[in-house]
Amino acid sequence: MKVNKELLKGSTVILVLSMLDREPMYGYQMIKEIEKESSGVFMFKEGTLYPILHSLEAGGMIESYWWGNEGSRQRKYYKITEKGNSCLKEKRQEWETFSSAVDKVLNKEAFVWGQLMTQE
Amino acid sequence: MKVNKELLKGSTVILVLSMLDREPMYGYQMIKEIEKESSGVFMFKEGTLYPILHSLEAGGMIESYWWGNEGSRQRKYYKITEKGNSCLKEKRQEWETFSSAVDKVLNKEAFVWGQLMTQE
DNA sequence: ATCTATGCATAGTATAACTAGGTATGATTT
DNA sequence: AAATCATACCTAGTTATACTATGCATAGAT
Repeated sequence: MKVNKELLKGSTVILVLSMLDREPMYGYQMIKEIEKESSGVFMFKEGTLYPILHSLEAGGMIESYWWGNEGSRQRKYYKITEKGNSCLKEKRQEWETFSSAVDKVLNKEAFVWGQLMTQE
Repeated sequence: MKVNKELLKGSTVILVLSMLDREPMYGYQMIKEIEKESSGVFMFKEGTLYPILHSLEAGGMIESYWWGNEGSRQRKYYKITEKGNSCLKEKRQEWETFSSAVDKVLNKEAFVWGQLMTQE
């Protein structure tokens, strides 16, 4: 199932940082990985990911280096920095706050029902 | 705690529909209610909410009517329509899919640890 | 009488992901 | 060997959506 792409806004950075927190990866690899991990929910476009990687690097959140076996294709790997790691921690908390708040509003009706049933 | 406003993108409509699914409300009231319900996480600006209400009405998702005690202030109430209700159902499913996918990516590390510990 | 909170509305701005295009390499197919 | 396709990186311009800033009006409080 695809989701409204607008839902993705604001959550791409945390997803990128979270993946690089596990292991260094290169851009194209991240696109394929996150699609697989999310069962096709997240299908990052190159025009989305690469600019994000560049801006994260400019902000000191991640670092890049070219790497590849001799004679084979070189890929640009990114790894998370200390700064990126603490940013990730903040963003995890932020996501928790946000998603809980949405759930609270979406489920208020059910919650009220629960109260009514308890009172019976 | 405030969250990145960009996180909100794509989720405002579902929040609005969800509130109107409980009872008819007027714009200003919704702003105050959702701020209270979400413990200050969602602080809709009027410039955000009113255009959304207008567009939802234009799309047949909600209907409006002026109402107020005689001699007292008139307020523009909105109520959800059948069409709005089925749209809400879809969007609930979409939110579930999206937030689960984010959680899956964010918590993959912990999940892997669990696997490793089981293998020991 | 003035001030503040309430209440509706909209034009213009900022932000972030996408579209659409470009370049290049390695592997597979014909 | 040539053609094709998946891989791999990049960016300028577009689009969608929430926000800023502002205007107008009413009701209650000081």
